[in-house]
Amino acid sequence: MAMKHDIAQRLSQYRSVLYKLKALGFVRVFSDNLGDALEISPALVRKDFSTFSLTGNKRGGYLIMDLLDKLNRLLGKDKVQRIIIVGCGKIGQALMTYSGFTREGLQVVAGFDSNASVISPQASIPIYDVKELKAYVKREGIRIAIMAVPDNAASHTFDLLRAAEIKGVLNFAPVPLKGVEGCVVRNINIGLELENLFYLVRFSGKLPPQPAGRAA
Amino acid sequence: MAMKHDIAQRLSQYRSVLYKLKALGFVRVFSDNLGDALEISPALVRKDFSTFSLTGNKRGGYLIMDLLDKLNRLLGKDKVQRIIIVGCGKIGQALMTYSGFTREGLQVVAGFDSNASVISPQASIPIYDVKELKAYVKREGIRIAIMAVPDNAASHTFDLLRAAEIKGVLNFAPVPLKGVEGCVVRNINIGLELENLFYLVRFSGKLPPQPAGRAA
DNA sequence: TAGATTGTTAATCGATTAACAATC
DNA sequence: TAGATTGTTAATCGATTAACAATC
Repeated sequence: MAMKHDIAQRLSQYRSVLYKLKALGFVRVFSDNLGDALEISPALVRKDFSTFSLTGNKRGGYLIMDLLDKLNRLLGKDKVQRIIIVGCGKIGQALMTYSGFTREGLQVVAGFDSNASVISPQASIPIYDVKELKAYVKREGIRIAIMAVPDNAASHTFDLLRAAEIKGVLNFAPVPLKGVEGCVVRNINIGLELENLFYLVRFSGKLPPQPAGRAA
Repeated sequence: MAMKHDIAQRLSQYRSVLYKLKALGFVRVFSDNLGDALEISPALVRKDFSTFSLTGNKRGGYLIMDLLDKLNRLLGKDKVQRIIIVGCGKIGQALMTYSGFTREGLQVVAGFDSNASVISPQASIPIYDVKELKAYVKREGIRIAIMAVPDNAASHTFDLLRAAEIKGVLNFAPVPLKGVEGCVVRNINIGLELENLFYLVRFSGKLPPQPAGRAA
């Protein structure tokens, strides 16, 4: 059920750290360094690498360039990764111009909305009527979409995305969607994250799950 | 290291589902129902509840109202939870008016920025100069902040937040921050989530960690 | 060579689940 | 009562780590 959730995440993190090291002029890196950077054990770094056949030298650690080449291939970073944004309200529009994307080889190629007043097919990142979603996705071979629609539109919009045969959805609507056969979903629930933060802060370290009854 | 990450998340999810059931007129709920809703086993539901002394009836399941009362208390939902947003660019401003918050009892009480052109202390949600951050936080007793600053400002801004004795940070900057003693951090890295999605889609189900060498 | 680091195996740890006695 | 569901214990499972032989 958990779906090897975490190792893929770590691959991206390795990649990100390796680019920083490379920019600093480093050539080699040791599992200890990467462990420190990601706050995991060096053994796990080596295990991950070994899982994906990323090999090093028994004495000289790993070659940064070599790791990056292989990680990029593994993560599909040899091509630009195109995404669309469905729902172009404030959050959707903010994401359209999010600077973090280009640097990562991600490109927002179009937006979709049902509200006529935000549609603008001539913009540098065009925004189309959501009616055109399916045709566009098929024509352009889009696989991944960000969903940034309000609450009450979430489930309907998700149906549209599935009808368009989108393969993965990053969902910002505050309604968790369940993945289905053929379509992976990642839910980003900001409210829930904040709640969690309040919880962690309140009990940081101490006594949350009262070990056992006594003392109301 | 993992910090009971997940159980707190689940408490919020239970809460959210329970409200929906209540709205539908339900009075009781069984661990089976909640397991289905969160896609976890009923045994885990019961375990979670038992961990927090949320009790049910051997035959009649759990009383929704009773669970909600206790969860709300546990999650600090008996008061409004105030947050500030540091960095009022597009993402920051989009979050300021995010509708998901009010419904969750979360209130954005102020924004902070260093860019004079966005400062507006008279707005309904005032935006102040970041210089006033520390005094404001102390005066108002703010504990949680959302950080939505660009990449290159992230680490400096985090220092400011720590100096202001903020206890928890939800970080949207594409630079993962490490939590420190006295300040919990949750990183939301949108680029990384997308990368992960591309990865999952490419290998959905099949062959990612080539089980063992052979067949290049 | 002596020293350091990988790659891998076996041990550990924690979270999840199965199972079932208690009981409504 | 017979049936259903909780609360909890013991078993399972998977992920992480410790440890170390191989070797550069």
